[in-house]
Amino acid sequence: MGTTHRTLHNRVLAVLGPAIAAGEYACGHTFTLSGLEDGFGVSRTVAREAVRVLESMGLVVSRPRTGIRVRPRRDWSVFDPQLIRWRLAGDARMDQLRSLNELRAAVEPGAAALAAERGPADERARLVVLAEQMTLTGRAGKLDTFMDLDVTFHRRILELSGNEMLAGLSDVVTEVLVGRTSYDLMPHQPRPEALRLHTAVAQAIRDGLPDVAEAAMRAIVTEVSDALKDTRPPQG
Amino acid sequence: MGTTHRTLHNRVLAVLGPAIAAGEYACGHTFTLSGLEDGFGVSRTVAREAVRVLESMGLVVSRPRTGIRVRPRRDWSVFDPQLIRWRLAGDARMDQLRSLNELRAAVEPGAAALAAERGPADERARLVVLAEQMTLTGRAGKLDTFMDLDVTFHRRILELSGNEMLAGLSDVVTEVLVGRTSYDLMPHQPRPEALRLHTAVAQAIRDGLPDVAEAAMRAIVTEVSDALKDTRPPQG
DNA sequence: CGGGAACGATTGATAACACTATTGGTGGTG
DNA sequence: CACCACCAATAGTGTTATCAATCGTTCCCG
Repeated sequence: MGTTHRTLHNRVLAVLGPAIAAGEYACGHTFTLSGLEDGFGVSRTVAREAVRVLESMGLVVSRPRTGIRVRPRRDWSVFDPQLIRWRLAGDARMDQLRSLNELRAAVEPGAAALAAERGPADERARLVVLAEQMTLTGRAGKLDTFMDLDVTFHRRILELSGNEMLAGLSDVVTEVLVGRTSYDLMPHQPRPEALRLHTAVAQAIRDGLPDVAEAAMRAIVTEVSDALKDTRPPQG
Repeated sequence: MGTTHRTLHNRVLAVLGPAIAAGEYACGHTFTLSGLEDGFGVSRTVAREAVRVLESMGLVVSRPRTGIRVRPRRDWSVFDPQLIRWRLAGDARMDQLRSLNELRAAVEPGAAALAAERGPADERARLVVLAEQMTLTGRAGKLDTFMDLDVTFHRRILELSGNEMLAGLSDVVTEVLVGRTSYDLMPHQPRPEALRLHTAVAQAIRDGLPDVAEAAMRAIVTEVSDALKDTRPPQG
């Protein structure tokens, strides 16, 4: 658990947040502060602080006389890291992973292009080294170290993009890659084609070729999407 | 102002948030609750609720004996809508707009592909109508209605992608398009090439051609990036 | 039957206080 | 002189009590 349960209101959030995120309380359901006080055995102040956080995430809205009302999903701040964690922890884990993976697939080609355009030269060169290490550990079938390398590879590209928002997605990508491995959605040995493509991306970025980097990265993410599609239930 | 200043802690946030977001308080700067109480003339409870929200956005961390410390920018939840609004309202407006535009450029081609794959047929068809209207109003030089149409066009594609996270970016796209127009970064008459490309995207999505839609959308966003690049100061 | 005034439930805000974690100093000791 | 244990000051954390503001509901009057 990365989340610090140091404070009481965080412990309330750790229960209430996942419950709402999982849809246990339908849109429109209302809580009352006194209900939360009694339910969690905390004081009004603590209950309110928890509500304030939920409110800032767009999960609920608090109004006098009405109470604390669960908002429709489309109003949620789906990029909030805490909300993402809550959903990854719940039953909707696979759905959240698929959403994140699609987002990642959409974003990474563009990020690779930007990295090739404006990343610092030395950092760009180090990507090639990383890709080589990936090839070695991949061929050796060391899946756990391979995953670590894979994570840093993709993280670093997002960071090299020089765009704070793309860089802000690096946790998302990490979550997807780790989740994918821990759910056995990875082949026991990375496909040679995938290894080759990672090297191609790294070299294109190093050589400052945005279009090539973008195309190669797109090849990577579409391959992954196809792999995930197989695990998808027939009726989505 | 969209933000409801209905509550007192929101009014505190409306001052404190933008100030921190603008970098007026460097990373590492610490506040104290009593300082906030005095500075804003509010009770401790209100100050604490404001801090809780800032904390959930990753802007600050609150610890006993240390106070409320401003965190480094890389820890901020840069996708938080409130934070985005604060930065758009401040001096860094142009930087934020550029970040958002790059994000948008990275995301929209992929979103267009997904929309072509799985959007409902009737909705997909309506995109073509929208594109036609854009062409008409664009040629007529009605810039304000054109912007509205442009906004709904791009919003709807993100929503048609069937991915909640991509759909969650529609406000971002709106912000970018509106900001672009209000800052006179648009030509007085939309370029014919841009109009043609919008129609191409719409038709490809309607016809269920992901790759074509993606390529056409990529052409749109790169054109915009080039246009913005010209307005960029020489030394970034 | 419609509009508006009164009611009451519920959040919003303040104050005062006890508790606790953290830190930094201080003094003793090897 | 360096290091460790202890202590005290400091700020956040949590509780309780009380009043104010808000707003959906209800009920009465025209």
